[in-house]
Amino acid sequence: MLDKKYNFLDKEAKWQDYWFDNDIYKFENGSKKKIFAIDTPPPTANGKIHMGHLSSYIHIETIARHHRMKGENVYFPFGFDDNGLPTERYVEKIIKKKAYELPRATFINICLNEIKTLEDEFFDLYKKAGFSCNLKTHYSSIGPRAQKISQESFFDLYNKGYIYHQEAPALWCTECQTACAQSELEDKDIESTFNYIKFYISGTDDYVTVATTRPEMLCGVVCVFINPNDEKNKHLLSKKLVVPYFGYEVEVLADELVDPEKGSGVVMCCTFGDTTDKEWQRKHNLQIKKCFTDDGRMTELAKEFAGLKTLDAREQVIAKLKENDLLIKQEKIVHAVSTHDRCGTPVEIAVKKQWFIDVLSHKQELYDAGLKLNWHPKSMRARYLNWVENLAWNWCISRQRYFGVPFPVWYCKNCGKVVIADKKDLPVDPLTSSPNHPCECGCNEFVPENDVMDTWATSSLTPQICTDLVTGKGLDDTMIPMDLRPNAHDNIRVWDFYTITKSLYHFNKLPWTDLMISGYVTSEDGSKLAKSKANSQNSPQEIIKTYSADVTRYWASNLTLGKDTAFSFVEFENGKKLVNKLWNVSKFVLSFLEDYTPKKVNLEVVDKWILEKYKDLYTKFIKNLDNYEIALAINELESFFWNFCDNYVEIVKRRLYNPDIYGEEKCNSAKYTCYYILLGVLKMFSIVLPHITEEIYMDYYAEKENQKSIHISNYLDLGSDVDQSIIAKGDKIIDIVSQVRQFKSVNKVSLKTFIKDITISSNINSFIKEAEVDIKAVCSVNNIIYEDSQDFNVKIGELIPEDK
RNA sequence: GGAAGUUUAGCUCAGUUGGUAGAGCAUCUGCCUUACAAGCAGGCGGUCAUAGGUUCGAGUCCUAUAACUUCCACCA
Repeated sequence: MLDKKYNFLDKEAKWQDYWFDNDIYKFENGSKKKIFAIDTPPPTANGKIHMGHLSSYIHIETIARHHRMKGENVYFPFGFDDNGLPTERYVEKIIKKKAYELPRATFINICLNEIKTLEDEFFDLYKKAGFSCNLKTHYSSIGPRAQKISQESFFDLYNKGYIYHQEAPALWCTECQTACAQSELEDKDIESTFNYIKFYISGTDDYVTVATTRPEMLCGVVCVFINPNDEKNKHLLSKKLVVPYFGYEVEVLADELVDPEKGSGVVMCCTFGDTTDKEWQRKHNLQIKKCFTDDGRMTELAKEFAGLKTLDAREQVIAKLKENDLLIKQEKIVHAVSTHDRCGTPVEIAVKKQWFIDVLSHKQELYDAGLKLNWHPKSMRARYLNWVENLAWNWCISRQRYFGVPFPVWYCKNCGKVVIADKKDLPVDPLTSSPNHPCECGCNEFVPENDVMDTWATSSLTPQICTDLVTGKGLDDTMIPMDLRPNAHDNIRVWDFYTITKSLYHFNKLPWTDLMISGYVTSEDGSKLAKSKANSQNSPQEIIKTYSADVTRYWASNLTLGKDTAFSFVEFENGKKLVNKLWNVSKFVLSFLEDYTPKKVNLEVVDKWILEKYKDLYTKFIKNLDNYEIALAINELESFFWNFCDNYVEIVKRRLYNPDIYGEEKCNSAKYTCYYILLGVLKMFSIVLPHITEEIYMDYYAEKENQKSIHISNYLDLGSDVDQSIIAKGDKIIDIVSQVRQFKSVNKVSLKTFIKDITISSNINSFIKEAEVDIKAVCSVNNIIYEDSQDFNVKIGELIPEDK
């Protein structure tokens, strides 16, 4: 017997423990069932999770449950992306110290401790949200298994020639003091000043005007560019220009990239002020001048300004220019500047030896891979293709940081040759171990590689890391392609792109067949939810505690795939009503089925009608979910369910209450139908509302159906041969009932007020007559008169006053 | 500058292959109906952003325009 009221706080915790303790969602390794493998996004261990993350996970989770209910062997692994810069920054904020201020090992230990705390919190939240991933065997991207696979990946790609080690310009963050990748850039509008500066033509009193936002870089000018077709500046080509204040001379060169209309049409080029400078340096083989140190201070080149932070140097250089009458004018502008997404600092370009994965020479393959994948929604494919088309940098995978996977690399002290660890020895830490053989040159002394890998170098291997959790084979492709990669749209150019790259390079395979891309949840005013802004009121923990996991999941299931949606509590209210209704109708229906065992009987037409509608719904429901259309599937299920409650149950409850009046057979027909419709509906709802459906199922159905959880019981398939004519004719009966209700409502009387008679004109009178008992009962009509007619019409007779 | 998305009731959004505009919320009117007042029945409410085009017929297909959002490029 179900309780009078459903207490979600007790019940949800109870079932979460039950599922966990009984391994309900276990992946059946070795089973013959069709596998559905999900490349679950590992949350980053760098702060609080917010409703946006949660909604995205709920989508994944719902799809996982759907496939499990279809009888598939669902591989829904779980892990944390806890290595790398995000974690380091998080920890630096907590300990209020920079990583380099501590001994390397000490800092790493603090990181390990902090992620443990964070991960326990995540773990708890996932359990409370009713997630059906395998919480018992999760991976960690800093753990030894992931380290081994990352190093195996490095080893394989190095041997295949995809990875190279080179002194080359790389994007550099002076705040984090590490190289970073193109995908880590974020545009930010920054206020700046355009300075128009005099460059004197050598040996004359004439000057040309050069506009720059970065006058501090005057110390590192290598040449000046004009457009080859720029008539007004063409005469400069043979001349030399004097760099203002610093006084040295530079050549004037021509390049198509110069916009003659912008500023004065004359551009100063430094290595490296921005990406165009980098392009020019390579193309014209320009001298490399280093203006900045790694922490963003001026070098000796800047003479008296050496040691100053760039912004301070800028101010002082401008002052000197003014003093020497070299500054013509200044203009305030706002321009977009590339910043590091982890810290917001404008990135510089620095030349250092870095490890790169070559992506630029494989653009076409990477582009084609995007075409072969199934993107849900389809429009998200364009983002990927757009990104690949615009790639400008090879993927720099080395980071001058600490908390990451080390490169399995040493350098020979004598000849400088790169020595890679043996595959069988992986994972290794070059800082604490040495190669087990001397260098080819005979030298036995080595310098370890200090850098660690970019966090994406590991997380791009999640399909392989997940596969390894099952096979234990390390870098292995037995489960690849997986079926589904789910993530939000911000990760397309990062995680998706890198994962595709690695899978192609390692195995020449796509990592998965489908992608499901969720949108963002924005604040109620439309602004982006940020981890930093998460407050206790809208934290997932609080919301789940207030509204229940089921209702929170219901809210998320209503979000359209790929689309950003403003957070709103409205859907929470609807979810509460749905859960309440589910409870009440189950309580009611099951109260008639206590000692019932379903037996085939001659069905009444209204019962046939709802059963056909169920079959119709079922087909659509499966199809929508197979296409990741969760909201559509649930909406249709809901409207079926409310129809079931408000029309079907309302009609048959007279038969259920009064077998003595209507006969055992008619009563059994209703029981049979109620038994299966409720069972089928519970199973469909179970993918979104796993707790309440489990509570009802376990209370009544589990024993009869011989199952230990609704979640592994498979959907109820009553057949796909839908008889549309019964549905259409049955809908007419509902129409009659509805018209009678309207009549009573307009006349402001209670629905149980009796009516003397109604006259039905239709061409399906024989069908309607079969439901006469039900219609009379639900409408409180004493008599029904039939007239044959092609037009459907209902005429309602006199009301019988209640006091009679 | 390139690309994508959005624009439908007061609000939040559905609308699959073209065939009489849908839901929830809000609002209004009623109803204690042997599960549910956290309920039920019903009413009001829309030139489907704008302008053209294809079609017997367009919210849906085509073209242009506008507004908003996002991604990318630019960053001298």
